[in-house]
Amino acid sequence: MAKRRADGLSKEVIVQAAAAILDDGGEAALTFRALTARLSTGYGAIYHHVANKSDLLAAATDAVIARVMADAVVEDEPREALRTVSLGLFDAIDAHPWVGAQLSREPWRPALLEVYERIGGLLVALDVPEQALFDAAGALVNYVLGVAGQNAANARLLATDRSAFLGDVAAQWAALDPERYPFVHRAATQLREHDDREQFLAGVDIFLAGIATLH
Amino acid sequence: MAKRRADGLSKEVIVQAAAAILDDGGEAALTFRALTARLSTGYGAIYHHVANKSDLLAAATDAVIARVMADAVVEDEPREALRTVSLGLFDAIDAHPWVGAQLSREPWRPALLEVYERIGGLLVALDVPEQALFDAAGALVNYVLGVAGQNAANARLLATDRSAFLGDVAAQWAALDPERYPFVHRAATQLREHDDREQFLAGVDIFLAGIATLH
DNA sequence: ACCTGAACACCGTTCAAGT
DNA sequence: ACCTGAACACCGTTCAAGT
Repeated sequence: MAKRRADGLSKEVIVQAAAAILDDGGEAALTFRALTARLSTGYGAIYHHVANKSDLLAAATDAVIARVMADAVVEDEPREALRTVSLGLFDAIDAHPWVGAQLSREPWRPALLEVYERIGGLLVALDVPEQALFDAAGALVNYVLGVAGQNAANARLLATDRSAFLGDVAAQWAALDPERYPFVHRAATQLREHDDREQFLAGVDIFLAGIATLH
Repeated sequence: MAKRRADGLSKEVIVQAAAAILDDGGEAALTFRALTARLSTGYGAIYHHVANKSDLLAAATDAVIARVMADAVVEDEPREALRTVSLGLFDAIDAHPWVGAQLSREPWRPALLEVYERIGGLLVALDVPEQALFDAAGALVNYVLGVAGQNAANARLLATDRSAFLGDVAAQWAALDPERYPFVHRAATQLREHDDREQFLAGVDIFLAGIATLH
């Protein structure tokens, strides 16, 4: 009765539409009703290509990560390459916050294979000894995904007015009793000015410095 | 008509009941219907003490983190104390996986104040220089919460049969083309045997080693 | 094989009414 | 002030029926 799609549906078309909805309105906006409306189709058509909502989210996440890894330029210097790959993941998750949430829910996605391979290979190039290699790779990947996810959640929370929100938190921190909370009290100033991306990179550098001591 | 509670309700009672439901059945199990049943009350009674479901989850999370920090014994040696606090958080999030998910959704919780204060103070005791102090604290807290959250998601996924699942993933990894995926191919053996808790601690140690180079 | 859309079994949240 | 529970506006998912 209603206008029907001329072209056939495919999992890829559905996944791209889902990603667009997620980017526009966040996780809450992705409903099968919104998806059928956007694709001018019915529920069954979608379920014919996708097992369920969880499968859809997973596929959309894989697509984003796969693109990041494909786009990441290869550099010679392993330390610099590690920073570049890390930043690429950080920025992608910042741009698509739902990816961060999804990865912290389902950490064993095929897309992460590429991430492990790249980062592991670069650690090998850094001469990390065999017995520490897998711990180092696991820790670094976890750091990158964990911090990027946290940052993305943050960014979403602060989307409306970042500086006002951080200003509030900083004011609360500054108002704390300096006897009881000396560190947080001092940190209040830094909080207002700090750059998430720079702090992320600083963390990567600390990590790489720690890895360098493993020889 | 139905049996009514003899004692009055309070936010604390509600939060504890919510935590118990979350521990028993995971995030999907926490519904207002399950909560009213457990507390022998109505929806309005709960909404009288709690703003909404998000508020409830946040309060339950704060309660768990607050207890970890209260229980964590103070040690003299700062490096050892940092490991102890980190492990305490890791174990708590492992025991209450929903805490990890919640913290990655709302990272600015009051309970984290204690975490930052403790970890920041210990970094000061380690003579981390002023200008690197806040980056180091932020990175370490993020690492701990990020990895613990990932691990908890994992644990939930693997709840039914951990070794079978890891065995499957390891088999898939081992079956990969060693030319295309040399690192992951090699990592397959390690994956089957690795201990999440030990790998987490290894990451903390790498971090602390990196921080030691900041002098 | 692929698609449609009414229907089902859930949700969180509200609110008039009770004590 | 505190509590009750029917009702509302949503969900994801199913499935008989269509092409």
